[in-house]
Parts: sequence; C-alpha cells; structure tokens
Amino acid sequence: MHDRPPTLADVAQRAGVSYATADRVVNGRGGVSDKTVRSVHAAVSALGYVRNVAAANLSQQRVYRFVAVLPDGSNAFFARMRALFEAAATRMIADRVNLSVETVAAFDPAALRERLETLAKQGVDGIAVVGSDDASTINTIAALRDSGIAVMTLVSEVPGSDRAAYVGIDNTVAGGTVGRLLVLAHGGRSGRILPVVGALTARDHADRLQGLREVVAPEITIAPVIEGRDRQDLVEAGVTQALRADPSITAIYSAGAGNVGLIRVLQALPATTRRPIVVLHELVAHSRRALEAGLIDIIIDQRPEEEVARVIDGLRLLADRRAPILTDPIVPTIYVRENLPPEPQITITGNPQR
Amino acid sequence: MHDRPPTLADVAQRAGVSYATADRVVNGRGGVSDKTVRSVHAAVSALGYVRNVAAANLSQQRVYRFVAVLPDGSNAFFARMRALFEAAATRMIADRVNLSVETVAAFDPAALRERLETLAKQGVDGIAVVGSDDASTINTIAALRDSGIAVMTLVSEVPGSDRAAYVGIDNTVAGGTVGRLLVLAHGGRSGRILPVVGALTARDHADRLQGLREVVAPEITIAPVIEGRDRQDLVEAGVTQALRADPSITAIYSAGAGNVGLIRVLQALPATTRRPIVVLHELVAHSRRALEAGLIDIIIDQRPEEEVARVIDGLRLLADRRAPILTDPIVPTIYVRENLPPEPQITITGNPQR
DNA sequence: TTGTAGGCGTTATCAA
DNA sequence: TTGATAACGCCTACAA
Repeated sequence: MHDRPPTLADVAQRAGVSYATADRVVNGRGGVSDKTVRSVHAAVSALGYVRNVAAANLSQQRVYRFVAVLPDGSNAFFARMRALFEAAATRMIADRVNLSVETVAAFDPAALRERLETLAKQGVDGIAVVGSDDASTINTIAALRDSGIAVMTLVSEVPGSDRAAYVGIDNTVAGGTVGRLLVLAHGGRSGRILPVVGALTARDHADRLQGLREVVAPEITIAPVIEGRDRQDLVEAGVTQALRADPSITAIYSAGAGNVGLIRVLQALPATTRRPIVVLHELVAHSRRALEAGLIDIIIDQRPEEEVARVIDGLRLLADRRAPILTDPIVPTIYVRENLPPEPQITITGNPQR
Repeated sequence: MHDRPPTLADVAQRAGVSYATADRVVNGRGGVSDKTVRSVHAAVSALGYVRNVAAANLSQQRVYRFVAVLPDGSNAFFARMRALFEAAATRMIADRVNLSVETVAAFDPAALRERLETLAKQGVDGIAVVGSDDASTINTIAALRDSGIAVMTLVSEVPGSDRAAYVGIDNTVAGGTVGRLLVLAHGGRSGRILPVVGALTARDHADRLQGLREVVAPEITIAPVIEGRDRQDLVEAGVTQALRADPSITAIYSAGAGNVGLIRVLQALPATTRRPIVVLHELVAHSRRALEAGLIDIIIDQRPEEEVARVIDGLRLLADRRAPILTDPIVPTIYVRENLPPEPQITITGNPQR
C-alpha cells in the first residue's frame, strides 16, 4: 500500500539493464540499441516511473540565475512589482534560485540593450523584461534567445520579438472590460466618456482605448483624448480643463498613469455636482485610498502578484527546457470598494524551522 | 563571482565543529553547548547559509500524501475544482507529492466524519476539506489536528474549528461587491433586487445576502428571498413567479447554485421587456455561455484555480512545519463579457524533456 | 556534548 | 553499445 515511488534503479532492474543504460534511455542521451530502448520504456510505464526532480537538481548543483529588468522612476506600479519580485527572491533562495531585480532607464532602448547584453555576458539563465515596441529591443531579445537565454516579456509585449512568452494583460480586453462596466453604469442612458492616456503612441494605452471604443459605441460617446504623459501635473490640468469645457461628461477612464493628478481634480470637485463615474488602472496606494474614499468607482488591475508568480514559474520551466509553457493572458481584475484585498504587508521572511 | 551557495559543511568548518554539531544547531535538535551554538549561528549568518530543500527532501525520502475531500453531486463548480486538483496532482508527482481527490456525500456530516477518520488511519499528511457548519465536523477536524494531520478548510469555512487555515472568499465581501456593482448599474436611480439563494440556513449564502444588504440600502430595496435549494427546477419556478408577481424588479442576484434554471427563465423572457440586471456566482460552462450570450451581466467568481494552488502550497508548508501560512482571503473576481478567461482546456501532461 | 559515516535518487565521468 | 561509481547536500543512526 505504502510503497515508495519507483526509482530509475527499479526501472533498470526490471528492464534487465544497468542503471546507466536506463538513464540514457530516459534522458534521451542516445547510443542505445532499439531493443534496449523499448524494454526500458516498457519498464518505465509498467512501474510508472517519474524522475525525482529534487535528486536531479541536487546532483547537478543547479543554481538558477534569473533577472527581472524593470523601468526606473517613481511609478507606483513598478515599485510594487519590484517589491513582489524581491519578496519572491528571498522565498526562493532555499530552492537554489537566485533572482535579482534590476532597474534601467525607462523609455531608453539603448540603455536597455546595453543592460541586457551585460546580463548575457554574466551568464544568466533567464530574463524577464518589461517590453517596449522598438527595433533595438526586438533585436536584442532575439540575440539573447540565440545565446540560449530564456527571455520573457512582462507587462508590455514586444510585438515582433521571439520572446519565449508574454506575461501580462491583453490591453484591448482591459479597455473592453472598462467599456462594459461603463455601459452598465449608464444603465441604458446616453453618456460621454473622457479618456485620459499617457500618450496615444503608447501601444498599451492605445489598445485600451480601442477596447473601450468597441464596446461603448454607439450609445455612449467619447470626448477628445487627454494625453497626460503619465504626469500628475499634466493630467490634473488636462482633466480640469476638459471637465470645465464639456459639462456633458458622465465618466472618466484613465488608461495610463499620473492618476494622483486626476484624484486631485476629483477632490476639488464641488460637492453639489454629481461627479462622473471614474475608472482607472492599477491598484496602488493612492488609487486604493481614492477608491476607499469614494472618489473613484472602479480600479482595473493587472494583478502583478500573479504576473510575478507566472514569470518565475515560466523562467524555471524554460531553464529546465521543459515543454512549451502555458501562456494564457492575465485576466484583468476589477476592484470596487468592497473587494479590495488586504493592504500588502512588508514581508519579513522568518527562518523556517526543522 | 560565481561561487556555489554555502553548505552546512562549510558552516561547520567555519565554526570549527563537526557537521553533525552544525546540523544540531541549525535544526534545533538540542544537546549543544551555548558557546558552540553561538559560533555556529555566527558562521551561518556570516556565510548566508540556507538549507537546501531539495537535498533535505531527498535524504528523507519524503513523500507528501495529501487528500482533497469534495462534496459529490453534479455541481459544476465542484466538478471544475476536482479537475483542477487532478491536474495539479499529475504535475506534482515529480515533486514526490501524492495528491488525491475524494468525494463524499454532500451535506452529510456523518459520512464526512467517517471518511476523514479513515484517511487519518491511512496516514495522510494533510487534508483539504470543504467545510460545513456543524458540531460533528468541528470535532472531527479537531481530532485530526491533534493526531498531527494538517487540515485546511476550502470554499466554505468551518467556524469554530481549529483548522490550520481557510482558503476561500469572504462571502460578505462577495455580496458587498455585488451590491456595489448593482448600485453603480442603477446609476442613482431606485431599484429592487430579487435575491436567490440555496437556503437561508446555508451560512455562505446568508453572508452574501448580508453583504449585499449593507451596501445597497437605502436607495435600492430587496424583494423577498427565493430559496431554490440549489436546484434548477426550483430556481426556475421561483424566479418565474417572482418576476411575474413583482414587475418593479430591476435586478437579480443569485447567490447560490441551480443557475441553469435562472438562465432558462431569462431566455424565455419576452424580447420586448428590458431584462433585469443579473449577477450570479461561479464561472462554469453554463454561466459562461449565458454571459457570452448577453443573458446575464456579471459573474462573480472565487477563482478555484487560485484556491487550489493555495491549498496545495499551504498543505506543503504545514507538512514541513514551516512558519504560519499566509491566510489572506481570496478576492472574488468580477467577470463581464469582455474579460472572460480562455476556456479551460483539458490538460494533457506531456513528458518533460531535459 | 560531539563526531563519523552510510544512504537518499540523479547526473556525469570513466572504463570496458 | 553498455556498465560501474563518485559526487551533490542533507539526515540520522551510531559511536565516542
């Protein structure tokens, strides 16, 4: 009843060959006669042999070295993602995976390329990088891949690149989701949405807008887009002006960053007027407070926790050259005031007993 | 630059003691002089030693044996959860964890107790069980715990029990979330919600209703509750009758199962009338189709994928007697038509290369 | 209170 | 084409 799982030695014995031969067959190292191969395979499936990864890793003294490359700057979202990576890193050292987080100038393909090439020279096993849609980055990723390094893109896709996988949301889906919620919130009445983005040239922002448009038309119209460059001050000025200029606005959708500026506008709104419905992206400290305070209605979040977990999983699978990794897009999640998760804690890792 | 992580042997050498002594200190086995303890600790932190779990597991020939106990019946949600557990099980045999899924008569505390006691005798390391709120179950869980078996409750909490952790949503939160979305969807207008539950005595359903009530009052009123016993036919009959009796109903919230019946009612609704806003729980095949078809508006889901992952993680931590496991509640997720995840695939596990 | 050494299942090297 | 065997890092029985 309680027999231990079969080992390769069991397989070898059953197949009537030496341990080494069984190993050759199981791990496809070649140089084994067909007949022997067949008998080993038969033994494997008869016994239900499964390679013991713990033992394998031990014998190989495998130490995975992974790096996550994030854009620098004071962006709250990436700060959170960074914290998540760091927490994961400390949890994983017991599993012999060495994960580090590095920062590189945002929107600077040359800097990114240089950093990636340096990492390649240092011999990392895998890299997760926040994508950007330019030729330099595409080429760099291809080069890394050719040199056998697993590359995954994170948060933002690098369209033409042959990265091993993309982990992030589908921005068109995100925009569409927002659109659907706004349609619901308008309850059949007409309305006018004020869209705020960082820049219309930013692929992800444009996709979100596109998703929105497809869903809300034709009942609800869309006001001229504000490009806030992801900067609080510009967002604040732009939204203030737009609201003043167009009193028919019933909703605001902020698809980019700089939302501190938007929140300031909302705070300053006269209490007499019914404020527009407000939806914005990413659950971070300030957006959370705004939702709790009733200044905004919905946060749509890409769940960086899950993204980080998937990236790490994926890098490990790639490093082990296991089968094609699953690549379902992340489903953007909706937060309202009532289902906010517990505030993220600063995690202090204790020393495991035993 | 590329040195391998320090081993206990390194620690021992640096502390000037034997391997066994270092081991005694690091694993707190006692019987070591204070002075020695200190010097070993010093060496540990000087070198940054971290126990290699792969090696530890190997040497112990540890095989985790976990069981998930789910209620039987044709419930689509539990069918999905079962599939998720089974998929996880096959993925984990390479890690020497033996996870099996068992089924026990729903709503039958005696049967559950018997099953759990049998498992205890067979010497499992951990059990995940869908809770129920009765004395027998509470006692059984206590007994299991005393005999050193890790018990986690899943989906539904067992209030007074000393289970190691509960993995599931907070149902009051779920109800509140639905309430908020319905308030939004009413856009300041009054309305009347028809609630459908399995039974008011079912703790989770009652909690959901409670969460809803707290949020929607006072603008939106709540019609008399339909108790559908989670059965399609009863739900269908109840909802049909209620809609006929009360034309002022603007929304339906189904907090329980039997939603196939509800969907039939919606399909039969005359196309001329504007149908009520409909929210229900759990993303399964039929609810998904209904959302895609525009028969319902929102699905609130407890993400069984995440629940399963957390349970397995938790059981492993408990079996290893590692620190108190994190016990954040699962955040219920909102689906609209646009952010439905890809249809779950039947996963066929390939043989890992190497 | 401290130390020695065999074994866990795999990988990889060397020899036949 | 096949076989034997020394690591890998940790746990533990046993000895001192």
